Amino acid sequence: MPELAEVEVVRRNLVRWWLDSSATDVRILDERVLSDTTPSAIEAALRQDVKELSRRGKYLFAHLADDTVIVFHFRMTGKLVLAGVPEPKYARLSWLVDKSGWIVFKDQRCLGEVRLLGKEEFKEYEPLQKMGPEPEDITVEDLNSTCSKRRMLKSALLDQSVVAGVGNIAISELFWRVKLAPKVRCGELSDEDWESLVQEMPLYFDEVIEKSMGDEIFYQNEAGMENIFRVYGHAGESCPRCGGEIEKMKVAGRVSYYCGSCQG
DNA sequence: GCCTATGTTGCCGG
DNA sequence: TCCGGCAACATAGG
Ligand SMILES: [Zn+2]
Repeated sequence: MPELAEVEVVRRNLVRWWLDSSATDVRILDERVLSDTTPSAIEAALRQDVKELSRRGKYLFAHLADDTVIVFHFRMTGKLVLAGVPEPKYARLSWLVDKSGWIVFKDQRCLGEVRLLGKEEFKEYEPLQKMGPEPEDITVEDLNSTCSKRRMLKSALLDQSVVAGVGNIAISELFWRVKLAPKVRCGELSDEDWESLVQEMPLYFDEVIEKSMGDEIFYQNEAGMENIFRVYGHAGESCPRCGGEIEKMKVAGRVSYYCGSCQG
């Protein structure tokens, strides 16, 4: 569940479930999700009031009353959901907020992480220092200075120091919107391509956020979820723009979906 | 058993 | 040095 859009949806849900509140009960179910911290430190942190919930790229931050910060990263399968019980399937860490219910960090593959940072540590947190601009802030000039001509565009955009929050699904969807071939190199884009890319990135993420929010109160995104994407996961089907066949190909280590007729 | 998976990091060879 | 490819992490589902 973890690209910029999904993390932002979680953040907005947490504003409703958790902001200005604290945990009255904490269950640490699998210590492997804790990075550089201890169960007792996390429990003490969760029992404080949350003053702000922020996001940067694919990272989510809960800012606490004493200015320490809980950092969440969901990797491939992590997510935060609201549940009526503390131990639904794949639950690794759960805390009870009286006004909402159990907030549960679920993570099937257990690659995600929860970390605690002091005020100063947060300011110097290396992944934040290195992270590129958010899609809504990035400019063509930014990309021209960070993307070398020889590099494949997919590889550059997946690099979180170039732009924050882009993942493998967004790649297929953005390349389709801008009509770029999956293996295009940065030096092969026209000025118009770069302008279009910079324009489409925030539009794409806003659209996914909107579609993922719905008006459900609870964040449930499991089986039965329809495919909201235009080309990702649609191999063998028709391109919504030109009717050509959607194909897939491994690029930069991951599968890209694309229309063989109208891209590139 | 096979293959796949919305992420990241580190190693290898060109 | 930069780049692409790939294994690794850990786990389950098809
Ligand atoms: Zn097409």
